[in-house]
Amino acid sequence: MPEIPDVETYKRYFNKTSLHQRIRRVHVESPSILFETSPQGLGHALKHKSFQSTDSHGKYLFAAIEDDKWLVMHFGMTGEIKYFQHQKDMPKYTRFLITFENGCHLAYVAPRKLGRVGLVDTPQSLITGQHLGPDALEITGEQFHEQAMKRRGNVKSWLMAQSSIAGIGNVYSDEILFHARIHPKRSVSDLDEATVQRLYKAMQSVLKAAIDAGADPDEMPSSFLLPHRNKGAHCPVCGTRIATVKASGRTAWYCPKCQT
DNA sequence: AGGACGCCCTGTTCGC
DNA sequence: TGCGAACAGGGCGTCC
Repeated sequence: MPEIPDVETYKRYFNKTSLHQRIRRVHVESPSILFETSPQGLGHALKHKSFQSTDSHGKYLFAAIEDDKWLVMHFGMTGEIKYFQHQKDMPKYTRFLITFENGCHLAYVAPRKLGRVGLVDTPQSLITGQHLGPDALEITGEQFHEQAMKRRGNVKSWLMAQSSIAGIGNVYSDEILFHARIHPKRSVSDLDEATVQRLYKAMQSVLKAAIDAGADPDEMPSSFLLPHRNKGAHCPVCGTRIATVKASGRTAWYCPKCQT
């Protein structure tokens, strides 16, 4: 689901398709997805402007509107963006549509309407307002260790807590814990320094590899757990049947032999 | 503080 | 085979 690797991939896609083009029209198909703005507000902010640059923090993607605020997009669990030319190629479940002067369109697509689109003064104002922790790719080893010292509860919940570390969700927390060989329900306070260090390194390498793969599970290294997150699958390392356990109301997939 | 739970959403999968 | 229940999970609010 849209976590850091997906958002990074969307950012690159946005940069490739949608920067420095004048916006002709804005259409909000589903106003319920709007965050602190209205269809009129969004239209007013975007019409006849262009996007200058992009930024991201955790699961949020930002696009700078020339001489103005930032468009912010969050993708919930099923959101994506799609650039297309012909009306017939408009994706199903398009909730928000930008039409550029060149006749091409950028669609914000969200089948389950769990994502949000809005306007913010700066990325930082959103980060502050939503109480987001440091981005998982920017958090330093020191910050990571400091959090581990203070944090109570299980390790998977920690990795997924956006106020602690921004950008990791259910899928990649499983992947990171798999590579670090840590059981998802292990208590954070139970991890020694070397294990915290291993977890930090696994977080960085997993996220980077996933970004290199364009967040496409089919393109990821064969050592990844991601393609095996289903019933009856086996561990890509030792062949043991993959197990599940609930953590923070989400299903964690893990290898009962590799992860302790 | 953190976890369990319900809710929002809707397409897909599961189980009887 | 068919239908409703359960599930998928990001984030939020509530309760404990």
